[in-house]
Amino acid sequence: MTNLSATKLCKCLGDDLRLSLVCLMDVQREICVCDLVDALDAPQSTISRHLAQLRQCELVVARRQGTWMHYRLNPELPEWALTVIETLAEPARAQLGLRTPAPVCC
Amino acid sequence: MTNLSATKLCKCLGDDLRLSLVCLMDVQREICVCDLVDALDAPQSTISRHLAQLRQCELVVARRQGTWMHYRLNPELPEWALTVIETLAEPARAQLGLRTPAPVCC
DNA sequence: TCCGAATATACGAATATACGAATATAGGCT
DNA sequence: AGCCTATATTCGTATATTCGTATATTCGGA
Repeated sequence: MTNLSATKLCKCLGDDLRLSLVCLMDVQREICVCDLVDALDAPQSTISRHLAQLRQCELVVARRQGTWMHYRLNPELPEWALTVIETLAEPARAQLGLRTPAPVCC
Repeated sequence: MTNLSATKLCKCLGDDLRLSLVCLMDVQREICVCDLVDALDAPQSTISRHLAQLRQCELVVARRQGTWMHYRLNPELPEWALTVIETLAEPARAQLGLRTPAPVCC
């Protein structure tokens, strides 16, 4: 059970890059940072910074496998949060022009 | 049909005061500014500024009745936006301690 | 233990956002 | 016209957010 609030969730999703990250995690169960960097083209440090923010809000969790980090939505997300994410995913993908990436690495 | 994007919606809802405003409009069909000022206790100028922002994003629409302004959710909101708002409304009300106000004025 | 690859963090600058106080506008009434 | 009430906007300031660059960390393999 996370202590995520509605406002915090929205703040997290209220940024193109973070919303993209969450959308990509919504499709694939797990995705590693290099694939995220590859899919959205933004510098690695920017991606990493936003991932840290999502982690801190407990929206996502990370699993280390060797040098790689695999991210996925926090499985303990309250139901309303999941509903919001799933509702936003489709329009967001269209609006942000997200291609579902074939996992390149890992 | 609005040109609201997923990111913009979240940015609007990613603030305690704006989320409160939207929640109050979700319960009551229409609500006037003085009741909003009364319900959330924030200065009138702050409320008004946030309402302007919600209007500009086309999340809400206003109807003037004499000196009063009545606000309500934009009836042309895309379905996904409505779903998000309705999903958030319950947890947000609890988290933000929103009392459903008996309409005082009007 | 040293190196390279993957990822994270620190730092400073630019920009955005939020707020309170004061002022402006708009409508109803006399 | 003049005044009152409801709401909106402006302005200055404080704070938060974002970004790029540079550097640090962490792990696996030679």
